[in-house]
Amino acid sequence: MKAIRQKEAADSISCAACSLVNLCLGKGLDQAELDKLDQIIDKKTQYDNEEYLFHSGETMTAVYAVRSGMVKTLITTEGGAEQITGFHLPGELVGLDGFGDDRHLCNAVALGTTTVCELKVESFDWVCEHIQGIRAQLMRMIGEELNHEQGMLLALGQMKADERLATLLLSLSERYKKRGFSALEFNLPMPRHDLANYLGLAPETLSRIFSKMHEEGILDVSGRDLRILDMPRMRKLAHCSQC
Amino acid sequence: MKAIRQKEAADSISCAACSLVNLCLGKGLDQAELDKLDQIIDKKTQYDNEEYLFHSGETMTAVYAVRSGMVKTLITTEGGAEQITGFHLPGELVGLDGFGDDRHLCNAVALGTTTVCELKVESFDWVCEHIQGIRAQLMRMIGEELNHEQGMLLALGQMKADERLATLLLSLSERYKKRGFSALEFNLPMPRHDLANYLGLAPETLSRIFSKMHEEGILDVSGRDLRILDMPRMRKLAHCSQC
DNA sequence: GCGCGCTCTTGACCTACATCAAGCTTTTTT
DNA sequence: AAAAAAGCTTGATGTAGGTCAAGAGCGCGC
Repeated sequence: MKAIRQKEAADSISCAACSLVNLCLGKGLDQAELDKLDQIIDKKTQYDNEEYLFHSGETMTAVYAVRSGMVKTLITTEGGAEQITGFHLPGELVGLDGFGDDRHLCNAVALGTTTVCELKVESFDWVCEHIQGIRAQLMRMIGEELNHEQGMLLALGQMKADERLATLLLSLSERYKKRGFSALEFNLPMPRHDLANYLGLAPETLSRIFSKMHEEGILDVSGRDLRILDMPRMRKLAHCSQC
Repeated sequence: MKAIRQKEAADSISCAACSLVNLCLGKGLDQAELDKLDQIIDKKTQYDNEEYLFHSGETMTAVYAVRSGMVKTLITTEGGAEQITGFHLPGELVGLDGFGDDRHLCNAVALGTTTVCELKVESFDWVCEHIQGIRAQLMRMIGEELNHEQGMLLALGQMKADERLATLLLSLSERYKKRGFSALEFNLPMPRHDLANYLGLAPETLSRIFSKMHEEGILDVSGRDLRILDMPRMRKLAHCSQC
């Protein structure tokens, strides 16, 4: 089957050798701790574009760390409405929502070809008990996730459409930069539709704002390729001097 | 000083004897574990209405479990905009956002006279390492918090004003019920202004929706006292058959 | 190479909600 | 108890952004 073939483990790279180690669960670990983590992690399962890592309602089996590509998480209502709740970059965790009652509330979907490392729930508690460094880093990552979602609540609750987009672009810019990519020039792996949904806007509105930012010389847009031309103005729009 | 007087510890009740134990960190613990938790928790610090538990930017010193009353958390922008990110009922945790970088991102403010139990950060890691039951319950509570925030993203991103209010009222109803209070009749400890802010609406809009729900026989409203008259319709509004 | 189906953009119009403004009710202060 | 200040509701009006509709660009299979 297609799905099964795709999920064959790719060649393993140890956490110690992984370029993302300082953004991921392995941050701050000594060699012995990293070795233990390596033994427990299932590395680099690959997913195609739009392929699901897990669905809402499924029993949680693992926590996922994005290795390459991107993962979006989304929730739905009975009415068929859908809200994208996050875009997850390499080094970020996906699936923590399942801890609430052992079932995932959200769906996780690959955006473009994506590889992830899995930490099985069976191992999770053992790791938390025995590896202090991972426990600490996990709490840090959970805190960041909570902070990020609160920032989105602020965006959706209080900001205008252009401010919301600026907030998202700055967040992506910053996160790409941390990963060694350009903070000013990057590619969006998701369609406008997804961006608009994430920002609580209609795709048409989002498109108009892209155009407006382009006219005003804040942003170069060519399809999904972006270049931020005027960072100060972008920051001003997002009401965020530090980010 | 006033603030200091208020923060004198009230009479201690053990976690084992606390009526909230099955909603709080102590859920599922055996007697020995509960005893340890008791030794570590600082019990029942009291706050007045509008008094801050902590401010944004302050170093995290503890995680707080609401014991009585209510706590709202909110974040602000440079521009002075403010978004309430949560209303926290007895048994719920406040302050997890501080794990991101040891500083709180949000502010936590008492709504009405409120008492909280504190678990100091210095003790936190020890507890997580040595008391499996607390570690498990903590992860459960974190998962619930993440789920709840994702639900709010859905509300703010996709729902109409009346649907957002219905969602909030059902959430409160359910949570009061879990605490042994009526699911249909309860009192809101916060002003309309706060509710509106939380829902991303103007206070005037919120007021109009309360009036409309009243006219339609869905809700009895008298100031901050509410009674849900037509639960099925309320659920329908919230697009949420289970909640 | 050509047609088909996406994705994205732009325009015209409309509506849900914000804003502004006034009065009313409840609480707090003196 | 009176006065002042909050909090809440209701009405009138304005607007940001949604919806509907029509292309335009672009990749893809045949």
